[in-house]
Amino acid sequence: MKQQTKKITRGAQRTLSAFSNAMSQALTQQSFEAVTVNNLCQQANYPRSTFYNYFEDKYDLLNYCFSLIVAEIHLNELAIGDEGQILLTCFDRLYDLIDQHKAYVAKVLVHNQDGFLLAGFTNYAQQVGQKLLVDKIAVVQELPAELVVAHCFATISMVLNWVFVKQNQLTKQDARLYLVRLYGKPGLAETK
Amino acid sequence: MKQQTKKITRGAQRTLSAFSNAMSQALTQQSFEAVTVNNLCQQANYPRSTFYNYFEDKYDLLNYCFSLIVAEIHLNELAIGDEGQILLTCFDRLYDLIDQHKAYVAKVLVHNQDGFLLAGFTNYAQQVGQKLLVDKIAVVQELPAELVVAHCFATISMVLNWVFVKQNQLTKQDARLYLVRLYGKPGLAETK
DNA sequence: TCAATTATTGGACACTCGTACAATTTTAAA
DNA sequence: TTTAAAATTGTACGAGTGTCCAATAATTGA
Repeated sequence: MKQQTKKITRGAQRTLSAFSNAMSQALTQQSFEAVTVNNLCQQANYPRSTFYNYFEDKYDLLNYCFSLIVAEIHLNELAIGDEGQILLTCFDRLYDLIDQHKAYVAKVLVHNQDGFLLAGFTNYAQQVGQKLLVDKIAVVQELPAELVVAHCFATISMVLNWVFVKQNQLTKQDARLYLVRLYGKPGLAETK
Repeated sequence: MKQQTKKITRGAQRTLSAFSNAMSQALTQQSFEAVTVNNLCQQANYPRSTFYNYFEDKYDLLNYCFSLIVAEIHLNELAIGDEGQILLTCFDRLYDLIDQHKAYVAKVLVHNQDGFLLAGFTNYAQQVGQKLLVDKIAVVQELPAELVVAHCFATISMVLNWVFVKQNQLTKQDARLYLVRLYGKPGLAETK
């Protein structure tokens, strides 16, 4: 997004929403790769100039979309805690979020099976998590907090990918079990 | 690569090498994003048509470059073993490989700091590893082998990123220690 | 309210992309 | 060596990209 600094007027908000909706809609009909800026402008009913007024390119818009979604899971309200708590809490919230929008996600995955979108999304979530958690997290072993958070999100991403993209039928309980086993730290209990 | 099936004649080999060299060279001068097919053709002294004869696009060429590099570490010669052995062996080989080409890597990283290249590379390595290891790996806990291998490579990638991209000064021994701690499985010894 | 500042829009530009196809060169077989 | 088949190359095309700038519209403060 080009205008982090400026205040967002009502008109600007309308424009941002129009484009993010256009992207969301476009992704149910074609792969992200196939989406063009022209597409989005047509869908959103704004000229190209306006698009480039707000966004660098379609990746930038995608990131904005991600930010809207990530905002929904309130990572900033995470309690201070140890690795395990944070791992499981983040996982739960992301899992529930995707699960809630199951129908939409299914439509998107028809044209986007390669995991690029989920990778991008969890990468975004990781960056947000990074900032919020690095100072909070209580690391069990002597490791840089940054590395631990990154690994935490990578592992979550892996399990979410296994469940939602590769579509292995798993209950949430089982998914959690996989997560904890993969993560492997002996200190973490395997049940809630 | 478009011509997996056909035999590679000497002429074709010359062309492939010319383009992969062109890519390698281009990456020391600009970001991958900035590299254009025209660039590569100019550098390699071949017409665009020839480029598209051999490759889908620049990503395809990049993958070919990766395949050349990955071939150097002989993943296919990996002994059958448990998770820990495979984790450490793969890590060692990738670490050594990058370390050997330290000077080149440094040049590339000047214009490619975002980790995209390393991510792509380890992703490629993972895919190769996936195929070779899924049937070999002895999984400690009840988890799909596919998931374990993916997690294994993701963790390796994370530490390599920490050392080589984020440029934290670490001895190989320490890097290995980080790897094992991150990976966290209690069964793995922390020393060689 | 009206002017001044700021934002949005339309159009043009130079560029890249990937494809298609005909002309040419290379390769391999007879 | 000659010829038929296959691969390579030149050229042109439609479509997309991102930038720039001037004209137009919208906000805001005086």
